Amino acid sequence: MEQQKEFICPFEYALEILSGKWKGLVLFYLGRRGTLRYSQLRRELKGITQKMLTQTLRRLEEEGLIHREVYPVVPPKVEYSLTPKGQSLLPILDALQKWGDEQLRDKAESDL
Amino acid sequence: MEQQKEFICPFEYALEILSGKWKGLVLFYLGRRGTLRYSQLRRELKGITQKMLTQTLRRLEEEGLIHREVYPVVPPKVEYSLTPKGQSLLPILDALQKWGDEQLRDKAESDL
DNA sequence: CAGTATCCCCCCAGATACTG
DNA sequence: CAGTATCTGGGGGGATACTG
Repeated sequence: MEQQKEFICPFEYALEILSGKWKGLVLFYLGRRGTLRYSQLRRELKGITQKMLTQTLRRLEEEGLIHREVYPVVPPKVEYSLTPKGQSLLPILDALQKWGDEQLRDKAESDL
Repeated sequence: MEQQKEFICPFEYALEILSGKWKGLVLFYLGRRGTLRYSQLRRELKGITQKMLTQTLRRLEEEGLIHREVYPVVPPKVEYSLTPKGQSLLPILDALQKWGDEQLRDKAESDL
């Protein structure tokens, strides 16, 4: 069990959730596509290694943002989905995506 | 001049903006307090070193999120403020802060 | 299919000292 | 006051190989 840091500042806590190269993206894709299997996530997140995907999923699970459902079948099947806590972040992630989109558009225009 | 990465995904771009330990916090404080001097930011962001503060400010400036105003006086006076682009991020930062606050409350309750 | 297990590099971040 | 300059480590992140 990883020991959880104690956060006093709610904003720092929120930033910590999205920190790292992949956590935000995993949440984003799970939000848009709903439940996804490990291999589906790996295809979606182009360029991610197995190690990073597993590590990212484990951390998000520890923080209660995603749910991991293991089906005892052969071959193995594991599905990931957002918890209510994870879903409560979705509006913010969408807002971030929109904001990024606008900025990239503006930048593209000014590059003409 | 740092060379800018080319971003295709707007969400990745947005995440990059907030990446690192301090960038989000600097934006957050500048948003809440308005224009701040270097030394004021240093007091506000408890625990930040001069090196990290300067580095963080430079990167935010390069990305067009903050404005740096230098007054040619002795002793030196430098003020930082959000650009329109930086201000457009404020609602999202506030939302993140609210979200973090709710999560920490829930956690505190469940710890009883 | 869904992961572990290693090895390794880079650079973020901190500590400390110095300066116009 | 508002910064540089330098050194250092820790871990984030990648590549590769292996497994129940």
